[in-house]
Amino acid sequence: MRGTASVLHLDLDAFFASVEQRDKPSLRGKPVIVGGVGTRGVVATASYEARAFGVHSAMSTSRARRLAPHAAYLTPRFAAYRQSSGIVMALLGELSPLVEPLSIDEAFVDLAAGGHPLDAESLNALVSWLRAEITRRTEGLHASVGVGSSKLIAKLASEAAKPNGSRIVPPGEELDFLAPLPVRAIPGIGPATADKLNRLGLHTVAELRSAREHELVRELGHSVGEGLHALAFGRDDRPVGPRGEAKSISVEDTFATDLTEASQVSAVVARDAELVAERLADAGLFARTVTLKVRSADFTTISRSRTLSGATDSPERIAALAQSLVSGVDLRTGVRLVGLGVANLVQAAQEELFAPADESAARPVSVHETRSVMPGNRRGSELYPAGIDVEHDRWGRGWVWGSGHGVVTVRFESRGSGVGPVRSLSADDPGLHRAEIAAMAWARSADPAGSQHGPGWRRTSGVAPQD
DNA sequence: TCTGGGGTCCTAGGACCC
DNA sequence: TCTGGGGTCCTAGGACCC
Repeated sequence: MRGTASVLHLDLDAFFASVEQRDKPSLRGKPVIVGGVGTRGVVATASYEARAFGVHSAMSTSRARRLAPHAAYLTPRFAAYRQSSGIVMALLGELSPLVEPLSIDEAFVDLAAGGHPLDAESLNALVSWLRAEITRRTEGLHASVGVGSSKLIAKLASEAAKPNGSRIVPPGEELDFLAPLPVRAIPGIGPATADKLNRLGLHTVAELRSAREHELVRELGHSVGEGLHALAFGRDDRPVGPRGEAKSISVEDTFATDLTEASQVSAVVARDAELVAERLADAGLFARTVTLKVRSADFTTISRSRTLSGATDSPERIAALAQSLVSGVDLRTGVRLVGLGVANLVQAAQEELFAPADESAARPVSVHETRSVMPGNRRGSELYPAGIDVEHDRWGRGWVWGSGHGVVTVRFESRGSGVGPVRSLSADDPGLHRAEIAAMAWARSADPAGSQHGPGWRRTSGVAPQD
């Protein structure tokens, strides 16, 4: 814990859903749900209008449809989210050389390293400017911001500020701020740990403080027990710093209907090996460990892994290893999910001199075979999933409202257009195409002059962003 | 309520080595 | 010949995060 409130945490409100509402004028003010739209999908983000119906992240889409049948259900457009995320992260980089992105929509910023004055008045001005600047540069997104003397306090402060607000916890007030929060609010305490604590009669952070450290360690293990005891008293010295190198790369697919044939599993594994190998190659990395993950119809999940003495990025080698792992798994109950991952990543290949002979070679797989086991939310509406951007030679830009039975329904509107009309078109209408995400003024701008227009909080000491 | 996909970290047991 | 302990790596599973 620092003596000053110099850690800032920023969180974009209902991020995926907000991007959709920004880019689809007819959805503004309406319930919007972004996630897997298939029968086995889950909600990634619900707009605040959808949350009013009880819909929330991680809920199954089928349940969401019962709660909010008239909401818009959209497939994620990650390219659009990355575009806006990039604008926000770049702005944070102007505030401090120490920025730690936690995910696509969240980051910590070390304000001390940015040389900012940290008195209450200056912090308020900085946070107000930052939030307004985010809305301006992203053309309408909102962020919640928390500031405190540690990562824990900053994160919980931004949580308390949601939506579209800010909260600064002054130094000295940390313990009072934490005391009434439920233990579940502490990052790292999930459902399982919260249950254990509740059974011990510990429901709030204040109650957690009454537990002895060795009791928490006995119940929760060394790492969680000690960490939790410290956090309950606001003790948190974790530095803000950039993320390290990736430690694993993985791909997984849940199928619309369970697979029952080993050949189907093999086909998926072969395709996944190519995807993983491609991402390894893009990152210039090589892997020593290959892990296969199989989830059965009854949701029991197993993993099988194997570590090589050398490292590889060869799709054939990864596929062969994965196939050898498949052969050791009982597939008879039906396979709901197949995943393939690599770990023990290194910068240089160091292939083994002799590959073991007991691995079955990767079986060649026909395109037809792979298609038949494509994940559920891509069948039927494979070309035009709900929510994606399209362009029509005659009607202009729009987005897919729904599709099926050879018909695509499109609303022809875009970010700046106002609410546009809906038209149903044939899926093979020659004038209809998928479109790239729309450009954004700030992302295009080579010289972000806006960063020069800060208010009176300008940095007072020399740590400048990269320029 | 029938439960995604991409990650990280921790634990525990066994192998192996010194 | 028998026994012990510590460190490291691997594997499997689980909790957690967004």
